Amino acid sequence: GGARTALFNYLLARQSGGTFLLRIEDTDRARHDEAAVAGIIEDLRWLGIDWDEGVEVGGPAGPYRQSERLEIYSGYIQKLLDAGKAYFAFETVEELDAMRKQAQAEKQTFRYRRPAALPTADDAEHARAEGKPVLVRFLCPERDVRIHDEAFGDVVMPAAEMDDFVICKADGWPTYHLANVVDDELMGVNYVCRGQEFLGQTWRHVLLREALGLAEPRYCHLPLIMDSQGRKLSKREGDVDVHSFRVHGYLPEVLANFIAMLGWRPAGDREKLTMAEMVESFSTERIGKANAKFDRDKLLAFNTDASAAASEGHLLAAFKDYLSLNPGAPEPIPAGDDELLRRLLRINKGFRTFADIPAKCGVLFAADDAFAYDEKAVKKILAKNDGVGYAMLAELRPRLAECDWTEDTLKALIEGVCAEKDVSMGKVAQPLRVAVTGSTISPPIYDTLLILGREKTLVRIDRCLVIKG
RNA sequence: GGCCCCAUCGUCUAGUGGCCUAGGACACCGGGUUUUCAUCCCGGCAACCGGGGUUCGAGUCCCCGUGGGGUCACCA
Repeated sequence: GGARTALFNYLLARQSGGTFLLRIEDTDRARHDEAAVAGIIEDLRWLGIDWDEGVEVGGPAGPYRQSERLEIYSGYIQKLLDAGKAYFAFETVEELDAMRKQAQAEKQTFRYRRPAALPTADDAEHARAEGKPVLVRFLCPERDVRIHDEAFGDVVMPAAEMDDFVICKADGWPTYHLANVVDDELMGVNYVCRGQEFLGQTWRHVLLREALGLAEPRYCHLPLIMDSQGRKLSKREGDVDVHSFRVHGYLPEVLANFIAMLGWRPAGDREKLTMAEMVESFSTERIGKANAKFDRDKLLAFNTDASAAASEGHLLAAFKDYLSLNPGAPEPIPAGDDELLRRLLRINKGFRTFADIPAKCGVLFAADDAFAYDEKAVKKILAKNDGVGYAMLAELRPRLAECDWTEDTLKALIEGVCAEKDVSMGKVAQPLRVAVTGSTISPPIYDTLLILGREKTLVRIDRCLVIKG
């Protein structure tokens, strides 16, 4: 499942002293994308989720990739076949599609029609020889199935809605349902927590387990997360694109906290929680039933607050992760200079995501002759009123050229000019800001000058004065 | 369409029959602080989907309606 599902499973396991395991369900060999798996694993770790057992960490019930467990599944499928609880089928995808279309045209629910005489292993051989697809279907008992779900309560699936679903595909690989049930048994999974889209399909798992003589796990289905239009988030996962938030400069603990609030909440008004607090207060009883829309604005606000509250050391590590994922965009910030990065973090206090920092400060690291001057800023701050801003620059230029380059001396210089000319701070700082950054938006003026250094500051002022023509 | 599930401010939600003239957070609107932007502070707007029951009393329980979502794959 997605990140939120993983997180809830993690919280559940941690809080109950259980084992959290991560298994890769890659039985669809055609669609499988190994790179995507590596990405998911990395992003899960980034989110602060780790697992006791499973892929990469190993464990007693491995391997933990379903693609490495084919024989196991085949054994179970054979068991079902031998017991007369499953049978072969040979329809092609096209034939099945045609049957579905016809059912639809007749306004009937399509259910696979079980043949009066079930095909035998010999029939399967012949079909194979003729080049027909051979798959295995589960022989579905004709009765209602009751599922007890810890979030939704008791749900009954009427027998009339169920049919003989496929458990083994024509390529020999098991379907999700079969593999999932078998692995949960073999890996000791006794708690299944997943998205609500599976609730209406859980009858398959219940029946399959029963046919195989396996014990029932506890079930807990989660309300879905919808996008801002109210549609299910992303085609398959129905969950949050963790990587994209990471790349856009969000803090992992914030994302984890925020997605946990989608469908769950501790008692009372609290909604800002650390991972440890979530582990402590998590309970399936407080999982909601209504789908939730993903509100990016609120996430942003969470991130802003958390960034303001986080320690510099923590921010530094996260900022480096951000920079490593955004090399050179939009302007290259030297990622190796810890002192500089700390300074950027400090002077950008109040930033919403890390992306705000290069957006505001990137120009400081651009080439002196390449950054753009914002037309409106130049007009308003420099050219207006007979070029009073330009005049201020000309006034400042020689003084800056011989000023000591420290915050105190620069402050004294600029405040001195303010007093001398009897003007407000803005009348001095703004022209300077526009001259050296090209815009009215930058970090505080002294920090801007200090990071640039005297030489670059003067070069930029000169360039600005030249452009004026 | 059949089946399943759901329903409190625009959004995430608190609320488990009286503590609700419905609370918090985000967004929004207004004001303030700040040399710019952002941050920050103060204030405001704003909801129990509709209709029937049950009850002394319903946002809370039941039924119907309406609306939304999910699912009906050789995908997971």
